[in-house]
Amino acid sequence: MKIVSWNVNSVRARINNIVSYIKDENPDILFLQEIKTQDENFPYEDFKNLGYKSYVFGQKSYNGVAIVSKSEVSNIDKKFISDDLKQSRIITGQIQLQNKKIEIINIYVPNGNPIETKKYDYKRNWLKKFVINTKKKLLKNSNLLIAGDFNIIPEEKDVYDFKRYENDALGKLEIRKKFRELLNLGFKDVYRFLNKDKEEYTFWDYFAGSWQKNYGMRIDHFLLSNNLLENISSININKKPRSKVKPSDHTPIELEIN
DNA sequence: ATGGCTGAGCTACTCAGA
Repeated sequence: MKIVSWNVNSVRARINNIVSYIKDENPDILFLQEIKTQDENFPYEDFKNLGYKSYVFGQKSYNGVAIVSKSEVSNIDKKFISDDLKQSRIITGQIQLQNKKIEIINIYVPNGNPIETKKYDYKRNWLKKFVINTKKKLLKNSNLLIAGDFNIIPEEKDVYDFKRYENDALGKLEIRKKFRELLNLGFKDVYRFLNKDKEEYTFWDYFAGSWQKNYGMRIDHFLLSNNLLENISSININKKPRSKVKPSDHTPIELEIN
């Protein structure tokens, strides 16, 4: 089973790229972030024509997440954490993998910049609630898959120039500690688990030729609970979509489990 | 290089992203 996470930076502006990606890569499940649309304007038909069902948690203009899947996803929930600002950033569900019932969690963590503002506090509180509720969920089901745009640079090697980000909401120690806290509940950062020293990125700014210079960062992640590690076949950051015309600034990360 | 793009909403210009 191939599961993909991709911050598409507007599902409607990106639909041609997404359709072309699906035809090339044939994923079973897509976790989309930053769909930037209300539910009623989501391009359900485009996905339906390719054989996918869409589970959408959108909002006007900003944020928004969706799970797009060939098979039915059960127990869809949009209230994994309470969000003070009512932003659409998390959608969860359940899938079956052989004899395991897996809780799947698609997240779009707040950016948090600039620091020392309400935006940063919002990110910190969001992550705090997320860690608490993930811990609770893990007690009920030891098969958890979390993927999405974490807006967290886990380690110094996960960005082209760490010095530029050590006082940024993506790289601050306090934020990286929340990621570490999450792992310590009993998860692996699958990309790093399988690639100890590799330096690949999932995001490159639109400006200043960041893509061409490979000035990027690894902020989109797959976390698997330790109980599911035996099911991993591979993980891959697919850079092709970032090189296309009218790309998202993020590129898909692809997990194969069986 | 604290943004020199890009998108949404809307039709002039802000807000947001990371």
